[in-house]
Amino acid sequence: MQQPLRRFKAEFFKALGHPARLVIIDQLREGECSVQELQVVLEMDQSSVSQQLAVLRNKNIVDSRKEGTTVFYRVRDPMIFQLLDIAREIFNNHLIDTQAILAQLGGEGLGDGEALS
Amino acid sequence: MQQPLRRFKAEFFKALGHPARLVIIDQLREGECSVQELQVVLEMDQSSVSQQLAVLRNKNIVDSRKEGTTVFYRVRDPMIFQLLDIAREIFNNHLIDTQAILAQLGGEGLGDGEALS
DNA sequence: TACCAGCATAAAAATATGCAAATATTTGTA
DNA sequence: TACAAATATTTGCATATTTTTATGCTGGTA
Repeated sequence: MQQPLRRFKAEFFKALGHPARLVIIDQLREGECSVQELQVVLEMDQSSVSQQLAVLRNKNIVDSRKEGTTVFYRVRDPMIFQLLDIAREIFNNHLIDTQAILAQLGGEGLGDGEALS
Repeated sequence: MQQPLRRFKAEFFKALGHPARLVIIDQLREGECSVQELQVVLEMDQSSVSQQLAVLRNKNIVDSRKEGTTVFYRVRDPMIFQLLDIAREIFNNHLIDTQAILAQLGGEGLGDGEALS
C-alpha cells in the first residue's frame, strides 16, 4: 500500500476520533438529520456542530442536502454503521479493560450490568 | 451513552488514525511480531516505532510479550481486523472520492484497476 | 430593500499530537 | 562487574486539533 493511501485511511479514522463526531454518526443511523436537531442532541452550539460536520464532510463520511434554509445531513455509506457496530463489539469484549481506562479518564465506569451503546 | 465512554471510543479511533499504526496492525495479522521486525517493515527508527506501539498499548489495542531481550507484539482482539476489513470496503465503495482526496493530498492516485489493500 | 433564521467559515487561544534526539531500562553474556 | 543488544521513556519543539467567539453567507419573508 502506498504512502498516500495509508495517510488517507488514517485520516478517515482520525475523523472518527472525536466524541461529538461519533455521536453525529450514531444519530444519523435513523436517517437524515438537520443541523438544528444535531445541535439539540449534542448539546453544543451551532458553530461547533457545523465545524464537526465540516470535518465529516471533508472526509466524505457525510453528505448534505439543502432544503430552504435548513441543511440535512446523512451518512454517505451505511456500511460505516457496521464499522461502529464492530467497534462496539470490540469494546464489549474488553469491558474490564474499558472500565480501567474509563477510571483512568476520570469517569465513574459503568454501573452493574450496564451495557455499552 | 455517558461522556467518558464516548471519549474512550473516540480515543480508540484516534489511535487508529495514524499511518504507521495502521501498518503495524496490518502487519500483526500474520501473528506476533517483534519490534525489530516492525522497525524494518515501517522503515522507521526504533524510538519512533516504540512510541507508536506505546499508543496502541495504552489503548489496549495490542499486547506485548517479552522473550529475552526482544518484545513481541500481538493484537489483543482479532476482531480489529474485521474493523479494518470493513474500513477497506468502505474505501473501495468510494474509490472515486478516494482518488479525488488522494490527489488533494498530493499523491498520484491508484493505477488502472489497482485495488486498495 | 431590509431583516431574520439557519448554517458556514474565520480568527485566536488552549490543548494535544507527532517527531527526533538523547537518555533509561532490562536482559543476556563475557 | 562491565558491556552490548533490544526496547522504552523523556524532552524539546513544530504542527495540528479543539474550542470559543466573532463574522459572513444564503434563502425566505415582510
